Amino acid sequence: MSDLRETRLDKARALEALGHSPYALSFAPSHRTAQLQQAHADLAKGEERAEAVAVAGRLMTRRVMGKLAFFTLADETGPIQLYIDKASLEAAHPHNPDIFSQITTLTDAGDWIGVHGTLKRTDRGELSVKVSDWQMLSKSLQPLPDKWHGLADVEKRYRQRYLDLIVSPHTRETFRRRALLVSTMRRWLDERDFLEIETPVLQSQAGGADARPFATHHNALDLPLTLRIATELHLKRLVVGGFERVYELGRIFRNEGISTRHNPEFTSVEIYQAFADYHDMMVLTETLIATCCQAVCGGTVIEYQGTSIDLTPPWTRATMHELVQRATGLDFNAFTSRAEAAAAMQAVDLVVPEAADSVGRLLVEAFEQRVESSLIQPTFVLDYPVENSPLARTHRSKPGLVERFELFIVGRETANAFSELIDPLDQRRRLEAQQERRRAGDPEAQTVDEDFLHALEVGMPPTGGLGIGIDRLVMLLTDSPSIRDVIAFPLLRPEGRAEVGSDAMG
RNA sequence: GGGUCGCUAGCUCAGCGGUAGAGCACUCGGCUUUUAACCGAUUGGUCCUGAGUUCGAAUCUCAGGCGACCCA
Repeated sequence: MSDLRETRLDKARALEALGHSPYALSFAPSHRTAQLQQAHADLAKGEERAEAVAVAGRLMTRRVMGKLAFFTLADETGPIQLYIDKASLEAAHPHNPDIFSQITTLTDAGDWIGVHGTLKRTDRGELSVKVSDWQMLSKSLQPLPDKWHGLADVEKRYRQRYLDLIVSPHTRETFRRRALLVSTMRRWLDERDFLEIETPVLQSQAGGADARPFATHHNALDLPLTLRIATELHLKRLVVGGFERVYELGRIFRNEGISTRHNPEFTSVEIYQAFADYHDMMVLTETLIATCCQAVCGGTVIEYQGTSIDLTPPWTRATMHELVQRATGLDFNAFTSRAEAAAAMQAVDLVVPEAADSVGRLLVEAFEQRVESSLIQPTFVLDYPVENSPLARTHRSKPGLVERFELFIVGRETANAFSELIDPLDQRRRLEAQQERRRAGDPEAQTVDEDFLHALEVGMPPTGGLGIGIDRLVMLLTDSPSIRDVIAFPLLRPEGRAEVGSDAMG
């Protein structure tokens, strides 16, 4: 039984009885509140200004004292106070002597209302709209969260994001910054002749990354399909088709665990530039991210969870071998067998997983265990083992490695790029090796995409490719500790409630 | 997958084996310069769910649900 809701419904009915719908069709504001605050900053305390204005927004607080009331009305740009004086409101409505008690008793915090009035700065210095008329725009039937604790329940903040947005300016700011980052990135790419082309989300063969896909089904074709785990293989087909600079900024789906850094659906941008290599992509990466940071944060030195991060280019470049050697003393170039590498790792207390079946995979293990989390300032980690990078070109001078970098910031992988593998025969061998691992039981190993290989045989120019995790970048630029803070509606388990599913139906 | 913590009124929380509590919100009364308005009165509960221990469970135990954080 919800008394609060019933009380508010009674007020909605009372409005209807007075001939006013609790759900208006429209309203025409003359200003946004921030405009008024700015335009009348010069109005002195206690002064009035006879300019007629109309504002609309959500009622946030109400303070009624006898024959005078102060409400706070907030629109998207911020709050403004309403000054509601019984005598002058009644004077404006000679045929409705109840208008003051109507506005004070039929409204609640949370209602959307529109008001007409003039401007007044109160004796206490608060710019206010002195109300001459009001209209209910939308009656709220549910109470707002606690007016000064806000939404402390983290779960509710994610499940009912609309409440979080109403009461948390910081949350609103996070999503504004996210939108600004994305639009800045698109503009930057568009200005440099990169073409955004949408590639399929539904695919019969998910490829382009080591990840498990979501499975779905197309009824009319009776066709099993998966959601994409990357945009890579289709964007490369577009490069084969002659688009020399392409990108796609969009949603990726990976059927994996949930953590403060992982959401099953997330946003990436993949960028491909013909005739470029991974060195070019490093410059592109640091320039692009620094540009976005400047736009979103107003500078390239920012604070993340109490640590100063300097995103001013150029950023540190170091090979994975160098970094691992610096952190562990182990020179992986010197190892000639897995057994030798494994023994050396155990000697310095590194874990040696069964699945890491080569010197290269052990190198990556050592990197993840001892280096990754220490890369706080932006760092390009270069030259990965060929086994882990089936779509990257073999290194021009270092056997067993590929021309690949990953970008780490605050210990998190934030971007990944290659000199792309364009040799169709080498690509076939690499994908077949992946397929072999898959048969051996690795569910994340890639498959052989024959049409992609055919496209490479038609001929792909030398190309640099780059992927950036947008969510992690937004986390960085909004000082957010969890990916859920930067995704408006993160995936959560459905809330437990009375089952009305197939069981109950028998 | 493992560990730790949490779940009590609409919101924020206290209570930790002996009658279910506070502040705010809501309702009513008062109040023409408030902005966490104030003063007074009232109302409001599946203490996450289930089982167990006990004379007695919000409290202890076990299982489950949901979440947060840490680890893999």
